[in-house]
Amino acid sequence: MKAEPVKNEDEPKDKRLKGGDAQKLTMAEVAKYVGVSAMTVSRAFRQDASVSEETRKRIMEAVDALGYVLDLSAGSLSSRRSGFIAALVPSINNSNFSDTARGITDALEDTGLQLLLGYTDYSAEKEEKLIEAMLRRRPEGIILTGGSHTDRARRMLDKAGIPVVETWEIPEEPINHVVGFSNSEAMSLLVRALASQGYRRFGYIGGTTARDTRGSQRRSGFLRTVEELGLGPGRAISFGVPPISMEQGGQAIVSLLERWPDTEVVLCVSDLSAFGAIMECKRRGMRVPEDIAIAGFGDYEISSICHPSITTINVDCYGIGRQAAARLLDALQGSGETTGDEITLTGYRVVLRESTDRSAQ
Amino acid sequence: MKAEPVKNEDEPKDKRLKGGDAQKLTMAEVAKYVGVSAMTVSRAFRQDASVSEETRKRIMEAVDALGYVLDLSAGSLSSRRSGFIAALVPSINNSNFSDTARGITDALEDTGLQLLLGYTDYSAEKEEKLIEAMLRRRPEGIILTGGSHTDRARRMLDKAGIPVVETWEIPEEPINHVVGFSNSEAMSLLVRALASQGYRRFGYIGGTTARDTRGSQRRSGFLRTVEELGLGPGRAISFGVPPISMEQGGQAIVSLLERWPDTEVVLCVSDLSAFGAIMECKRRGMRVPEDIAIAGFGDYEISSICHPSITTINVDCYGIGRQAAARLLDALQGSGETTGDEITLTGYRVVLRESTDRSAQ
DNA sequence: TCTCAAATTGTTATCGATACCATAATGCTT
DNA sequence: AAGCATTATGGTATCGATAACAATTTGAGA
Repeated sequence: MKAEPVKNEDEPKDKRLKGGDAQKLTMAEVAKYVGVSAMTVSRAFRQDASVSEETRKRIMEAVDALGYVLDLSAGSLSSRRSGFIAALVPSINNSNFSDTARGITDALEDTGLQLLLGYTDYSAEKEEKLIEAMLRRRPEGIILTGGSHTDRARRMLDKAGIPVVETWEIPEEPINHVVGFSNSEAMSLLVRALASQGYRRFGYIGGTTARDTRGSQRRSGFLRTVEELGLGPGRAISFGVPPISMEQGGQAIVSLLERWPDTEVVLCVSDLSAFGAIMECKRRGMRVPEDIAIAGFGDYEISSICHPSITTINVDCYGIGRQAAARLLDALQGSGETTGDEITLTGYRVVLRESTDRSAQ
Repeated sequence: MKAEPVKNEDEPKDKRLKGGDAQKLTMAEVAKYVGVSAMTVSRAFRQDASVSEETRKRIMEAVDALGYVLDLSAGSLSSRRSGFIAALVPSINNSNFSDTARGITDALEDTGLQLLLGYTDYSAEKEEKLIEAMLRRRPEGIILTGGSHTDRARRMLDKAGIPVVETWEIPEEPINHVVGFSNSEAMSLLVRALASQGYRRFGYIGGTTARDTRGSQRRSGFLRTVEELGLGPGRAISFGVPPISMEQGGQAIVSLLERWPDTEVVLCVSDLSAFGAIMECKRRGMRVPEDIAIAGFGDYEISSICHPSITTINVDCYGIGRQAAARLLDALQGSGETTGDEITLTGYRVVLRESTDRSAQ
């Protein structure tokens, strides 16, 4: 029987090219250095634990002197708490969603929870893969965008037994918690607001694919409302795959106006395409809103700055993130008291700006 | 065999408050179910391991049937490989940086490595905290933005003994790897390009704080080059704390033109402030570039779409991310062969557009 | 002074997967 | 047929922290 099957001390060969002394420092070594047990060191790292102030101080000094950094992967294994929250957004380049991500991060500050962020690129398949990758890290909760998931994704989430928050829309079959709003209703509100200003011939830019459910909902909200108001069939144009870029917004409005030249106002699936559309119009010498009025969705920073400023729907992106995280924290700390499956509706409002200013016409 | 595509589990569901049966399923149970050892199941999950195809298939079927999800926190503890790469960016709302984040994520795909993303809000203190939080997860490598770090941050990174990549600039004292470019030189190039078009009276918008080192470098590149070209002292305006928003760009140009009304061309620290400046000018009835030429930095999507389109410096944001990740992967797999501490220079180029079109004047 | 509860610290057994080594089975060579 | 490399699989000891429980000290009240 071999007494020494393990290499006790890894010889500092050229294992690490980098400078630092890369010996692994453990809690036990810190403990020995201070003259306490590892358990006491562990306790010193958590604020609730009972360690005398004097001992904690000595431990922390040692931690500092030795340069010890807590190892959470070990900790989470034994405590069975990963300290992770997972969040999936369609895109991190879209500032609406990165605002939501920021809201989540901010809400998580000082909770000891860390955000694992992934982007699905508007694909349910990619979402499924990401969900699995995330679950392998055993997150304590997960925040999703939208309510459209593959069956396997649903099964995995169900099995995981962790709180789930779906955001940014109201799913038909919520998994668990929801923090969102009706994209269809929001777009409807915008149509009504513009109709009440006297606009009659409405156009729409934005596709209807399974990839972007929120976009589809906005579109259907548009079509339904135009119909309801008796303003004939809405004139809707699809262009490219979601998310529609600024450039595609420009191309789309050209098509739309070629097909229906007498259109008075065009609503876009997002401010980005609205911006592209407006700029294309200006480039072609058309005046906005005098010749054509254009509105967007999402109230991106660009829309208030742009000249003309862009009429839009303001959505509380950051708040969605904060509230989603808050729901999760609640579910985690609330010891199961809170009834799950509640829907938190977030607000939105029409922001009328120059791009649809009727008085200019 | 059940034929029902049920959406809930077939077991009584009032077991826990949440849907799924949340009993923890371990590899050992999967192994028992299949009739092999846990070790074999573990091997079946890695592609390189030697497991007969037949066994692997049986295992994977069992995994599927039982709904087992690998637990990486346990795995990384014993394998001493976390599977994490950490990356810190100043802001996730800035699309330049989110492009970089996307580049990193894409480069990491299929490597089995996962990205831990954090944003520092342009603060070295926040960066220090984040570095510690990240190191607690024992990332195998870390990507930072910029070269300005606190001493403690440097010490922690050194001690961690993992490859570090600093991006987006060329630090004076690189920690390890660098993937970036000289912001000062890039801005200088833009100044020269515009000077060669005949512009003489140059203005600049963008502060010089320690918070945004890239911004400071651009500013000093501007001032230095204007000086070198014998174009008198540059007229530079600071406004607000970094990152300068679109709105602040608008306010800044007003100040600048009040102070130096004869300015011919204004360079901005980023396209965002340039856009804000242009829109403010248009709002005030000034023509761009006829009355005032304006240029930005970063080649955001907005700049090619905007009317007038915005002259800028194109930086390969996405490529910076990809290359940074590639350097890390290289350092990790390269078995220490590669010499560390190399600097990878990324490209940039002047993109002349309408906003500085001299022929329009 | 003694008792009991609270505060503080220590000991031991995990958490769940994987490294490492051993072993069994298979195939190919001479 | 023996020899040996190769492939497939199992057994055991960790990885590093923490939960759970035990032990010790301290202080207040009887």
